[in-house]
Amino acid sequence: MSPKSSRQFAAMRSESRQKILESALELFALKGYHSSSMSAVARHAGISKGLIYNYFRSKEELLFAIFDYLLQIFDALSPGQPGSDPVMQLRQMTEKNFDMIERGDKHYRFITGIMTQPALQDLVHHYTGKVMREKLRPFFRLFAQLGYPDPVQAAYSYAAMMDGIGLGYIAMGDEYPLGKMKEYVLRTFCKKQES
Amino acid sequence: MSPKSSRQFAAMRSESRQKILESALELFALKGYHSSSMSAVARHAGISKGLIYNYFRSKEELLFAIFDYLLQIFDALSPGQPGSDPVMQLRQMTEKNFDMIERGDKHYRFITGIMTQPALQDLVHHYTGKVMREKLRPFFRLFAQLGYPDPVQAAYSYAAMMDGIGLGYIAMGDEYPLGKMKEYVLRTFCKKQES
Amino acid sequence: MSPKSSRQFAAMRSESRQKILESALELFALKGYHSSSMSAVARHAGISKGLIYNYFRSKEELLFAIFDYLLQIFDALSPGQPGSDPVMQLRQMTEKNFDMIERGDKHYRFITGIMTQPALQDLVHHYTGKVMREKLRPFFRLFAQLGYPDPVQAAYSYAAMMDGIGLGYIAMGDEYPLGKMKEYVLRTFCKKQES
Amino acid sequence: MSPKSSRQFAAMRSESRQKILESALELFALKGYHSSSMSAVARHAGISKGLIYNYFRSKEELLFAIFDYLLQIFDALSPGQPGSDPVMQLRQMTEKNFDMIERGDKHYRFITGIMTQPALQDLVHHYTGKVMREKLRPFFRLFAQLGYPDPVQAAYSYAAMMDGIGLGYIAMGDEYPLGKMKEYVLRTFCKKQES
DNA sequence: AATGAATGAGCCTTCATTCAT
DNA sequence: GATGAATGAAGGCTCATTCAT
Repeated sequence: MSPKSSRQFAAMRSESRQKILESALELFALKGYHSSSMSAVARHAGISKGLIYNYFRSKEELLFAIFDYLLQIFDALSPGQPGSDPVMQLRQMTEKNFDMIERGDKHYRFITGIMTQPALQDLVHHYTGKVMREKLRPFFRLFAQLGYPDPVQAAYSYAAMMDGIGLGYIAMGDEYPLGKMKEYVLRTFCKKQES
Repeated sequence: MSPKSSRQFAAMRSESRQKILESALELFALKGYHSSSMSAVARHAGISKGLIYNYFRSKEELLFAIFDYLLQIFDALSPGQPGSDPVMQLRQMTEKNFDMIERGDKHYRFITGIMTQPALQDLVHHYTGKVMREKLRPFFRLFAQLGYPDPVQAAYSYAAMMDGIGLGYIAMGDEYPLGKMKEYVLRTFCKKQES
Repeated sequence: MSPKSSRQFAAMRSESRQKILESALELFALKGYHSSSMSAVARHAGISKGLIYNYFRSKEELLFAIFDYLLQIFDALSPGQPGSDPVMQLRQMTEKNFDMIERGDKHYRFITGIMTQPALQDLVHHYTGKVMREKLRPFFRLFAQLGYPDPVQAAYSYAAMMDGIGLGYIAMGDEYPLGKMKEYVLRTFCKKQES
Repeated sequence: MSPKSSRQFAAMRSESRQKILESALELFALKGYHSSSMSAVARHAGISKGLIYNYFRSKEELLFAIFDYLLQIFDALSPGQPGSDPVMQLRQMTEKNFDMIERGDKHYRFITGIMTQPALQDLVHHYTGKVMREKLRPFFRLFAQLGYPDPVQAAYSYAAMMDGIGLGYIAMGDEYPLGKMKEYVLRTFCKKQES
């Protein structure tokens, strides 16, 4: 009677949509938005070109959907064990961040690649702002716990430092003193504040 | 100032070439490389499409030439009065840098926009490295003069902080606490180091 | 009424088939054949895309089926009361026709829209001929009853005039003197012929 | 000095534009607007696809330009010898019109094919109105000269009749009594009106 | 040196059609 | 009968590049 259970359809849809999102995220991160054709996205996802348009109205909307997806991912990324020592948490998150920079993590590259494109800036401004705030949020609490007199300022400084290091690494490659910078960040930011 | 000038300036004697370079730099900074067609570059420069190809073999080579041009500009940009107080110099350069960030300076936007494009990274890696080193160079000396134990490290940190702030401002717009960040940078980096 | 009915109605027993035909007729009339996608037809009919292909092998065959359907409709449209005054009948049919023109009747628009499409003309020529003859038929009798010496000629002239008026109204919109044309037609064609 | 005289360029432009207009008019008339791809237009004109966009911003604008072109053509088509006998003029124009109908004249087919397309009607309404008025204009004078009490009404009726005959011929093909209709029109409209 | 008409590959997108369930 | 996910050919349009002058 029922031609194909609606649950089946929902599952198919969900799976395909997910596959497209992840493939596109990866490809955009790897080649950039403008250099990744919809055909290439389809090929990379192992599906047909037309199917993408079953889920996303346009390349732009696909881009937005990826941002939404990223925000979910970041949300789910718990900032270390909330209960544990804040110094430890901060150090762990810093280590992880440096690891992402060094590995050329796709989420990281995706955002940097999109956000700095003048042609896209206005379109994604809404999302990049959200992403930045999302990334910043856990650090407000952490720097407060560490006794920083102005934890918001500290969080912004920490984030700027991390982003700048990422940019430097992109610009200079292995010539960039990533190891020394990590030590510097750990030494400068990841400690209790006194007085 | 530098020995390479004569050779390079020779390559650019032509007024048209110069005009194309500047127009393209401006347009690429404003709209991005991929969103600026060669026609648009020609229009913006007030010359014909074909003329560009008299001076540059391709869009890519035009891009490279702009980087060469930028390096000369940066070269010519003397870092304040070399003789004066290093603290003063550093403060002045910091102020100028923040000003560029806030104004969306075209040289700044150009480099950020190109360098973070995955599809272009490999192509321009050679140049971005040079640019970074060029930007870094005066700070080695300055931080040494300020008595920093590891002036190279300090220069990298300072540069990373500045770049990160620029990125943050791009991402969040006027929501970003640019003023507080400037104070922070001035307070943290632009002072004599003791003991 | 007509002997072919039983066979043709049998082919259309299914409620879905009927719904598709009517929806497609309406949509084709409203948006045109080429601008109405099969998806749009399905949506407009409230059924699934695939179901259309259960009843019609292709978009073209759907078009043909609509013509068949139209012919049935026209067949069922009795030309006024056959017994009554022929002048009255002709006047009534003329009024009705002008009403259809003014309202942009869907049957009318459908046929005009399809028939004048060069790409479709060869395909539907068979049907448009039938439709024309069908529309013409009652007028042969009427003009004969009115005493026209050449009722066939009169019917063709009347039909041409009506079709031309319809076209004029399409081309010029409300600027077209529809009212005056109606009076003209009533005055010129809808009267007894003497001598 | 001058790279290519601007007059040369103007000539090239004019020639190409003209070639495209005529080819597109012919193709649209032959295959219909929606069934003629821009590639096909280019092929038919013997030029490259991209060149069309050097002269027309879009397929739609090409369509509009064709209408403008048609209006020029119609304007240049003088309605017989203005000085001669009005009956003669009307007969000549009628003969010519029937000839166009029978030959499937491209100007005629183009307009009919476009004007009755629901998807295009709104777009070209402005032009079809103009075309109709342009076609109508000479007949106002002629029917006045023939002594018709309401020459405007007569012109509209004549035009409607001619258009309806054209439509009938399209619908029924050679089965349509074109010859008899011509005689009818000549007999009915192309004569002096008395009393 | 300079022009801009001309080319054609490639992009985003649409849509008739198929098919597993 | 019925569904809608999936396909891929084809369409409109852009743009880096070439070339005759």
